[in-house]
Amino acid sequence: MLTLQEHDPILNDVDDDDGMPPLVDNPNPSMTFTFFTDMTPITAFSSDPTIPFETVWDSPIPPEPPVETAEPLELQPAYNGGPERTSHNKKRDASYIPRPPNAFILFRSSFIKSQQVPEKVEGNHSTLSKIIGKYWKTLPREEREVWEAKAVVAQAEHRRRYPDWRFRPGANAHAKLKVKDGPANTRKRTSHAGRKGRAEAGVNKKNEDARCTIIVDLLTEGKTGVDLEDAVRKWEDSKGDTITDLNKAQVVEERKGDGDEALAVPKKEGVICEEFTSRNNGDQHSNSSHPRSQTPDAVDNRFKIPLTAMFRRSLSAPASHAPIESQSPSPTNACHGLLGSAFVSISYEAFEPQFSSSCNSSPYNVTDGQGHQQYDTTHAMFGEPIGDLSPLVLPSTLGEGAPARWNDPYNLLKTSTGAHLPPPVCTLRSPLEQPSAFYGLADLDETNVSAASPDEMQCSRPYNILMKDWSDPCMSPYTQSPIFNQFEGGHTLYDWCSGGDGEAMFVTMATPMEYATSELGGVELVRLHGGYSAAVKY
DNA sequence: CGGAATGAAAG
DNA sequence: CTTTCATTCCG
Repeated sequence: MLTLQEHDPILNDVDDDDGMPPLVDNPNPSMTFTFFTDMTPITAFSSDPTIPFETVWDSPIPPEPPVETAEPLELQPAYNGGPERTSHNKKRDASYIPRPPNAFILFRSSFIKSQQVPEKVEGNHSTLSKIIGKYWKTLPREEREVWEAKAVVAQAEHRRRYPDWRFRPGANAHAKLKVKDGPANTRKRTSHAGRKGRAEAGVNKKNEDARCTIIVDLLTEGKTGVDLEDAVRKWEDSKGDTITDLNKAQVVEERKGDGDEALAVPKKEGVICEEFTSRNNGDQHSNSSHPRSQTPDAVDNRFKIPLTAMFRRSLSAPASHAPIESQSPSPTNACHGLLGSAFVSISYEAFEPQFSSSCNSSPYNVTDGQGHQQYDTTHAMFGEPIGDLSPLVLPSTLGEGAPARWNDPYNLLKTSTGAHLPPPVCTLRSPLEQPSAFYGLADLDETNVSAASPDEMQCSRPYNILMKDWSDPCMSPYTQSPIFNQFEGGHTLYDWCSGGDGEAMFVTMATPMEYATSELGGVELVRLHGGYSAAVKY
């Protein structure tokens, strides 16, 4: 007996490589840090809740079930991928906690639910997986990132709801008991039962693949529902008339092969995956600002970096053997060498904050209540270009790989009707202005800066945020935490810190950022720099 | 450290 | 069974 469940909290104490259960562990929300003396207090903007981007950012979390589950959950159970809901739970008791869905799973679920591919066209879920998998690869990066963002939110909800849960592969694999026999079940999952009908199976498979490819092509053309059904039928008819199935399959294969660059099919834009809610969209959206991935199989390197890596506390945090105090006391470059390998050579010298008392009109005025100087952060930010090496600027160096329209990231500015929301509240004029994709988690409520003076500021640590888009392929992913404060009634993005495990904490740089928040199903979305961050409210 | 294995949805 | 992705397992 004793089937170990993945969420068995007992096991949480053991088998921790880095001493920190990723994802699961309830990141200590009240960790305190000491800031460098030269930290630049930057006041950004208070939130503007009027911006309704919740209209486009649907919660990846399924709606609540009718209250009846008497779950020992005082918290609002926003994530409902949990026990006793899916029909897939088969042999699992009600207490089983499923894994949080990843971006693809969310996409797949939504895709299927939307009935884009009618049952009549394809009802087999294995085949559907193939189709959706192919289709997924053709999605424009922006669209995929929407789903990745949803996955981040779903994961956060999952973590909030099941703080002690840990993924334990095989812990509850019932069929595991017979491993003794031998390497029998060592076979790869993908291996098929090779038999006599090899050739025939091969043909069938080719046909099925061809059909999948056709369907995917049609989908990218914008065909869904009945249109898709008709088109598929038409294709099937024509293929039956002209050439043999096998030949057709080969044709398709070739086409797929040489179409390496531009899938041979005119790709429709963004319309399709927008939650799959707008099935009407007759198309006419020939806007190509979000091109699909041109090489579906040559995935953008940035996708290789798991978004959820942001939950790893040690990602950018050097070991605790690097006491800040032992570093250079120079206030202007105190962070040199502490920023992790990716940034060792970056100089922030020019970024020294300038004190000024003549910036009365600056929105960045900050009084510390003790008559200390005010930081003219405007000057600090714009006076001396700090160069493109700033983490927040990196996207601008990405050149061609960068999305065409940074200010409309990932279709999130679109309303459900396709109309665009107004641009960010304010525009910053600096190299830092270059928006990026900010998906991450921040705990706005827990943050509490209590500083008598900038010299000794304490701040609780929000959850890490991964500045995804400046994780250049050549650089390791890097986590940062936004430091929020509350000035004058509104949230203020105070600074960014990176790393930090309670013993070491590094301020990278002060960044004047504006942000607006909006709430959606208990999830607070934070817009930064025109990019987005999903912040979970606790 | 890196590849293998697991499992998330779904019927 | 089948997909991609995140995470853990294991040599």
